[in-house]
Amino acid sequence: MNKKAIGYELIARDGEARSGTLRTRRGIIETPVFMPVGTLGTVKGTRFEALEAADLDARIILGNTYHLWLRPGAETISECGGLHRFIGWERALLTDSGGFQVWSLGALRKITEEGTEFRSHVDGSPRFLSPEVSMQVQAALGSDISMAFDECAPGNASHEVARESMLLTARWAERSRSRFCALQKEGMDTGRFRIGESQRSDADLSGAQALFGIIQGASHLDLRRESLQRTVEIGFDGYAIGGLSVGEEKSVMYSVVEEIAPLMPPESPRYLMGVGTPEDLVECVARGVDMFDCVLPTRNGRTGQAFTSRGRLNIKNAQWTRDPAPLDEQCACSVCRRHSRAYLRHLYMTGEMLASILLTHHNLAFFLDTMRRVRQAIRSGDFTRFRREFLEGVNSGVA
RNA sequence: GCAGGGGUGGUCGAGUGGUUAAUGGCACCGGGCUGUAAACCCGGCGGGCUCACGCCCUACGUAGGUUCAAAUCCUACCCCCUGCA
Repeated sequence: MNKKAIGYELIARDGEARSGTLRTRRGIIETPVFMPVGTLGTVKGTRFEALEAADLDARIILGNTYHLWLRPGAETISECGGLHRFIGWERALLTDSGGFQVWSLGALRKITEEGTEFRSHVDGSPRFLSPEVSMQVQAALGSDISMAFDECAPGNASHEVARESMLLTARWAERSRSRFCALQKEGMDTGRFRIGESQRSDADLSGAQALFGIIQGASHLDLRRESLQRTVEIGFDGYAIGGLSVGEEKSVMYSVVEEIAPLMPPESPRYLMGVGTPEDLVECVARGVDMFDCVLPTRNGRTGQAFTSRGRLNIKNAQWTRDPAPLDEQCACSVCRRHSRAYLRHLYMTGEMLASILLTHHNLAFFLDTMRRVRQAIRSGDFTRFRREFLEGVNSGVA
């Protein structure tokens, strides 16, 4: 019997929205799920205890191949027992392949068929990242879900440019899969459970790392469909939509998701990479997506913006100077239970690091709780109403 | 008392006759952030009028003066700092 790396069981559907259970070698993840981003082996501004606490209860977080490869290096992490052991996190980890950095570090890299030449943003030294290198690094990190190495084209890429990029991504996907399988056979995956070790997920899983393929094609629906077909033909444990929220119109993002998500294999998890705002999450769940990640809750928290059930709140604004209310009256997180807007503003204005920590915590709580409520609504067949009321709320405006 | 140095917009501090409502930092006000080159970046920041180009006031300790023109030069006064008595 051929055991799989992950299991996905659908529990309920409501329109295109679906809710299920994603089982990994490091725990069970209820979907739809939001995955906090932990690029450098830390969800910035957050302790792991907080991520595990009941008001967050994050089941899976991200790490980044490119960044961890530069510092501290794959070998270092491997020698430290893999990324889980290195950072002290026993729940699930997903690593991005570095494909996004091909886009975001645009000025510092050159793309060839073979791979991508980067100039390190840390010290300027030349680095070469390819599907093979990315797979090797991700095996050394030992993440539970790894991502194929893709090329993320700009959101406004022309059909011609987007097609070339999509085809390159498809060839890289093939190479990613091939190298991934070899590395698994060679036992390079530091996150693998050995015989005799307790595995927290069910016994029908293989204990191996999972690999997701990524669909590209910018805003062109025909390319997106072709990319989906090519990616599914190669065969992955799950499928991701990449290359969105990279400068295109929001309506474009929604129409791509609306077109593609329902065509993705229903028996596999569907991951929309890098998205998004709370509204985006709900809207894309409604279009059939199961998994999300985004830096917004952490980055915007650090830079003074809170997400609430009544929209965004800029803690820097003078109007909160004496406001005794919590960030969000409807939020049950430990920050909202304890601290006022006035205090949080004071912390931010005085440059105290606790401001970033507390705002980050609240934002993560809001994102994760929103997904909890999304799951509940889908499972109780009440998603349509939830969606309407949620969007009304976030558009109503704070204060 | 004598000798030096100095008083500039919320604040610190440039500027030492004309393109100066006055560089810059900070503070303050506002905006942005979507697989993290981000505890970051961008804008505003004397007052009034105008949709806008722009116009008008008020300002460089105080009061006079020189000059076409003064934060910048001269005189007097007030205050602060340092040294000597």
